[in-house]
This record gives sequence, C-alpha cells and structure tokens, in this order.
Amino acid sequence: MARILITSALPYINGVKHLGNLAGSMLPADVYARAMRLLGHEVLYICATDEHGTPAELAAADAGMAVADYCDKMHDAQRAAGADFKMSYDYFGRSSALSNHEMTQHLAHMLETNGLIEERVSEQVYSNADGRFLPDRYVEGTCPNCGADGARGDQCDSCGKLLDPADLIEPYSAVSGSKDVEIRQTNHLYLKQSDMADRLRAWIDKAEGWPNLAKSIAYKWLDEGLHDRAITRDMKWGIPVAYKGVPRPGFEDKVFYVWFDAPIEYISATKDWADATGHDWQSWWRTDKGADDVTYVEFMGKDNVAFHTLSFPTTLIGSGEPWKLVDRLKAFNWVTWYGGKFSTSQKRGVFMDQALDLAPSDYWRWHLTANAPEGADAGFTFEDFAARINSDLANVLGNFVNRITKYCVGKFDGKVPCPKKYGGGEWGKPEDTLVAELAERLPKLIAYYEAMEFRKAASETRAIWATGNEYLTEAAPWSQYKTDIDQAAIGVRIGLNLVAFFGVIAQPIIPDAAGKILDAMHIPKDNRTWKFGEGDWNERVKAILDALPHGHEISAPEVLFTKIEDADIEEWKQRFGGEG
RNA sequence: GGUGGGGUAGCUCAGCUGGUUAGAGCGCAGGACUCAUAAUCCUGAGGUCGAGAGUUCAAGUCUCUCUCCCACCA
Repeated sequence: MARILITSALPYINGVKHLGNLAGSMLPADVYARAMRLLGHEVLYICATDEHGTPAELAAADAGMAVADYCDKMHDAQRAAGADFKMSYDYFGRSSALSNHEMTQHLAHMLETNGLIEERVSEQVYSNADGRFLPDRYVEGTCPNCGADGARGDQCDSCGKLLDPADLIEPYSAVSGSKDVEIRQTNHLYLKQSDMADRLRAWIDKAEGWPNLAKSIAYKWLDEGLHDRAITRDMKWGIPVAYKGVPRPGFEDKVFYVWFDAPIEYISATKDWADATGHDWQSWWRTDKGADDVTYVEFMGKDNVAFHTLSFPTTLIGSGEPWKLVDRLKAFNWVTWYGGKFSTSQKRGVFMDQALDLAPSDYWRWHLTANAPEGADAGFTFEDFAARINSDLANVLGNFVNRITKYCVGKFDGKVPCPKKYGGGEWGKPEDTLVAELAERLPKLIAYYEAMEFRKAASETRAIWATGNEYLTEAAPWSQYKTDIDQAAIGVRIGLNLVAFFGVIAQPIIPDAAGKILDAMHIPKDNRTWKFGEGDWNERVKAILDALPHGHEISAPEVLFTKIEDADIEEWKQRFGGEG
C-alpha cells in the first residue's frame, strides 16, 4: 500500500467549466484516484477553485456583482457541477481561503528571507478617472505591433503578440473607458527565478515519471534563462502583500499575483481538509513530517506544465523548507468541438451543467475517458459520443447484465445456482477459454491504471466486458437447459459472477452504473475493492468466478443505459451549434 | 520564427528498444443464435503506414529534406 497525493489543476472561477476542462484534468485525476483507492492505496485527492486575478474581477463586473460575491456564487456552482459529475475530491477548496492567504504570505516571507525576492520599480498604466493602476487586461488600446484597436494590456488578440501594458498606443481604461490615463512608477516584488536555475535543473535531472513533453518544456525554459517575475499586482482582489497581519509598507493597495498563490492552494486546501476532518496535513506535504513516503501526482492541461515544473517548485524549493515536490505528472491536450475550440467566453461547446441535461454523468465520464486527449487533441462530436455509449455501455455491458440476470430470475429463482442442488454440470472448454482471457486482461487493466493510460484502461475494461458475451454464447445455458439443467447452472453461476466482476472493475470510470450493478447483485459496499488475491492469475480469476455465495439472491436491475437516438443527436446539435 | 505533439483501414485510434501475412473498436457485408436494451457471437472485405531520399540483410518503427494539422513559447 502506498500513499498517493493527487491534485488536479485548479479550475478558474470565471464560469462553469466545459467538457474540455473536465476531460483534461479533473476527470482523469478522479478516475485515477478511484482506481488507486480500489487497489487499497491511501489516496488524497485535492482540488479547488482558482479565484484571483484580473479575469475574475472583469467577470464579476460583467455580472454586476462584487468580486467576493461572484466568487462565492461561482465556487458553489463549480462545486455542484463537480459533485454531479461524481468527482471524488477529498477536499474542494478555494484559493481565496484564509489558509491560502497565510500560506502564500508565509512562503513569500521565506523566499525573501532567502534573498530570492526583491522590490523593483516598474512602469504601469494609472487611470486618474478610476483612481487605480490598470494591470493586464484592465487597460486596452492600440497594438504597438500590428496597429489593431482593442488590444489588451497583456496580449493583442489580433496578432497574438504578448504586450506590456505600458507599451499600448492611446491606452484607455477597460473599467471606465476613460482615456485620462498616465504612466506611473510603482514598486513590485520580483521572484528571482534566475537565481534558482541551477537548483531547479538539478531537481529536474533527477525527476522520473515525467512525460518527455514535461521535461522538454522545463529544459527549454531553463536553457533560455529563467526570467525574474513580478509576483505582485496593483489590485485589491487577491492576497494582501503582508506578513503576520502587517501590510508591507508601500504595498497597501497591492496583492500577490494569481499565478503565485494558485498552486500554493494545493497545500492550503490540504490544510483545510485536515482541519475539517481531523487529519494531519503535514504528513502529506512536509518530508520532515511523514511525507517522504508520499507519491505526489499532478494532473493538468498542457498549458500548465511550466508552472508545475518550474514556477511552483521554485516557490517550494526556494523557501528552504522540506516541501513535498511533484513525483509524477500527467498532462493532457485539448478536446476540440467539431474541429474547433471549446470557448468559455464565446460559449462554444457543452458546459458541465448543461451536459447533465443531455445525458447522465456516467455517459460523459465514459466517453471522455475512452476518448481522453492523451497523445494529441481529441475531437468531440455528438455522433462519436452516441456511438460509443450505445455500443460500449448499452450493448456490451448493459445488455450483458440484463440478459443473464433476467435469465437467472426466470429460470433459477433469482439465486446463484448452488452446486449442491445442481451437481451434475462440468467445467469445460468455454470456462477454460474465459479464464485464460481474463487472466491475461485483468493484470493489464491494473497496469494501465497504474501507468495513467486512461484510453487503454477504458478499452481494456470494455474488452473484459465483451468476454462475458463471448462466454455466454459458447456456454449457451439456455440451450443446455433443455437437456441438462445442471450444466446450464454452471453458465448462469459464472455469468452472475461476471456481472459482479464487471461492476467492480467499472467503478473508476462509471461509478453510478457500477453501483447499480453491484446493488442489484446485493454485494456489500465494503466488498467491492480490487483485492484480487495473490499468485497465479488463473487461480485468482477462478476465485473471482465463484465469489458470490451459492444460493445468494440477486435481482435484475432496471435498464442500465438508455440508448442515444439519432433524434437526440440532431436536437443537441441544433441547441449547441455543432457543425458537421 | 523556436520547441513539442500529431499525420497508420470510411471514422476514432494501438503499434515497446527496427525483423514472420501492419492491429483494435466503430461502421460495412455475410453467417449463427434467440437468454437479452432489434441486443449478442462468428467470419470477411477494407491500408503502397502524409511525400521524397538515405542507413540496413530488414523500416510504420532510425537519419535528412519537404508538407499539412494542433498546442506552447517568442
């Protein structure tokens, strides 16, 4: 048994996330967390909303709400959406939580103590009309690069050039529209990442369990030279630049930059979890306090890799304190929507709350896992979605459960046939074939989960389900029944055990349906783990196929998976603007 | 422009350190079965592995050039 700390990249606060966000971080992290728990590991899965920064303020202004109220509302919405998708977070925190203020201020203090933070003067746009500095997207103007109007302070949407707000031509405030702005000097704290380059490189050299992509991105940044970054902004919404309640002189109207405090929330949320549940957070994060045996796994989109391999480690290593650093990370590409991008701002694609109006969470979880954007971008279409659900869930799994449980109820009284009562049947070739195939596939399935290969795990799960239909066709208990009821009893008994087994292995990806199956088989909640015994897999599989108590009563569940009809697809495409 | 990923059957994708007739699912065609959500099972047809050149006894799998798609960085 191992101790596994899992974090998913924090979903940003400015709205309910779309399916791409879900598929690229939270969902695979959840599937992994569930699988590892089933294997008997001690798992802590932490997530939170990322609430600071300019986009949050702008979104709140759009909604006509105070930022704090807006964040409260959106946090609740995201929490609800996560719960509806059966995210098994041990804790779903907020980067605006008090604990994160304290932790962020503490780490900044430690970095400064170690000489890694210094104050520097920089030029920023100040709005006289608004009485405030205009960081990042708060200032707009004409792009100095391409001449387009409406370029934002951090980037021109027209030419894609990254900008410095002070370089905009004819700048104006995005808050009030006022052109009464000027360039003023202001002090900011800079994190001297350049001083950390050697230590980071040494750490990355030793890192194992990173995908090539992650290492190459990290090395590229190191090779080009890490730039010192400002970690404060002229804003009110955020974590105050203070220490132990005392504001830093001259920084009363400044806060820490969102990219500095967001990853720290992984730690702070763990602390909040511990406070709420009576656990010890330091045993997960401090290697001097028991975290040395923790394996820390991070899930994220590809755009987040540099922050997790360089920025956050810089903070932790630079503090000089013995923090747990990432061991393995899993990065995902994007899910595309009919060939284009999902977009929160343009409301393009399906969002988590809407998705559940269309189909149950299991359907989405299954499709987005089987079609996870692991090697490359993965395209989403309703047609693919429907085809996969109808085939994998309804036809292969759902129909199998249905056919054998109904048959048992009809011919064997709804009970697992007991060998004492039906003693004449013989173990034969169909059974040998089944055992051989499962003995090969089950260990592969487990290995795929351990390797975080989610597409392959889903595909292997499906292949295992399919063995049930193959077996029933060969054993054909309905034919045997006509001449040899005892022989039919073997097929039914093994079939029922397969149902239970299929439910057990389905749990990480489709927890609801798996629960329904296991409930119908009357299997106690504490008897659904992946403890498959030791030794030879053939023997283990034989035990799995005779696990249900003889005479044990079962019931035939309702239709587990309703199929998606062509008419549904058409309606959804109309509603969500999917283009062919 | 730089870096990385991708371009393999109609579609979605597997193919590890190069080696027998290039695989899976879906779709399609034919057959079987009737316990089951017109489900299932079996068989089959489909690919000069983006283009070109090179290394090698042997390349989808290595090298170079070109080309298209995507992301990140500039």
